[in-house]
Amino acid sequence: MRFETEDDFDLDKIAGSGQCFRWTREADGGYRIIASGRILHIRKEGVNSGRTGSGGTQKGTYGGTSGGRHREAHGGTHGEAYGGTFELSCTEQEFQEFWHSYFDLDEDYRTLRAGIPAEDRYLRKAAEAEAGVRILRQDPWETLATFILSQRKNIPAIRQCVGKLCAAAGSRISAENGSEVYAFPSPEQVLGIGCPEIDPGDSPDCAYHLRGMDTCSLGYRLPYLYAAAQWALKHPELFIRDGGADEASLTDEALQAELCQIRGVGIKVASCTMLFGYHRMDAFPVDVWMQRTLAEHYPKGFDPRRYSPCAGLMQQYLFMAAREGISRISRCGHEGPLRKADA
DNA sequence: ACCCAGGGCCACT
DNA sequence: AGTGGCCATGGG
Repeated sequence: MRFETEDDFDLDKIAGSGQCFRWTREADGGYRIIASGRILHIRKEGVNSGRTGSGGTQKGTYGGTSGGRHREAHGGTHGEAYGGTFELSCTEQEFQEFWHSYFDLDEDYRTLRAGIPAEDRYLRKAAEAEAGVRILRQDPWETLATFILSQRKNIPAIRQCVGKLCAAAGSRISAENGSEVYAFPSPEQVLGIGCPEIDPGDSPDCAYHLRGMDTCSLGYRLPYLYAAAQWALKHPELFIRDGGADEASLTDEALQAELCQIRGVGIKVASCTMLFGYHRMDAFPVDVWMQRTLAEHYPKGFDPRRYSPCAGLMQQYLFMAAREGISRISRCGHEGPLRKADA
């Protein structure tokens, strides 16, 4: 099927946003998305496959300006952050039942951006540069588990780690032209990998290896993942889909406190889980990138409550702006990591 | 070989 | 209640 929107919707931006790790770019310029045991191919109409001929729209164009400035020129060559027509591999029914919600299409992101107060010049600029990203409504368990294993990994490493875990423990969804596709493992499936007699509480030093089994590069996070799986089985009411008897009755603070009970889950992982898995739009994850950019641009402090009820989206704009140049153009001279400045 | 990564735990103050 | 070392692993 296909659908059309005029709202912010940029596949490249979402794919590189650091909230989802199972989007893979395809040769036709679209993406294959694996989520909640489903596969979707989505492609924007009018986008040429692969590289575009003439000016080379994305790769390598860092316009000779020293230092790689933000490209201005919306209106520009392919500045289609603002909507378009998309071609999806699913049926109309499946779109209405699942993907419409997954992409959070009932929310109007242009309006949310327009609501940013003009006094906050930097945030406005970041939001404009990163327009097109959306906060996906992902599965709570998949999100929780993914962000547990994300700690102290960069985004490409997270992608690889998640892929290994799915292949090792997830159910096979289908096979497309020779390559198998696996769903994210359920809590039960996670508990099924490795030797059941390993008790993460006892000997942490030998819990990282599973007698010749592939540990999926989990490292010290493996016991954390076990603990989360056990916790999820004990609290099924917090993982009910689509409302229900549920986490909706919990305040953000209460939900965060619940999640932080899990060994290996602290404020940051809980915040990511809440924002990307429970769609708590005020959750405000702060990682090293956010620390850096907040210190640089908001020396007097940044109060997320000012942006309620969508502080988390503002966080996303700031996070992505801070990482400008990492995923797009790997080489342009982003100034090195600034340390605790001294001279 | 080096430094760093969408951190959190635990033992220290 | 704050801070620092440490954890396992892979990408640039």
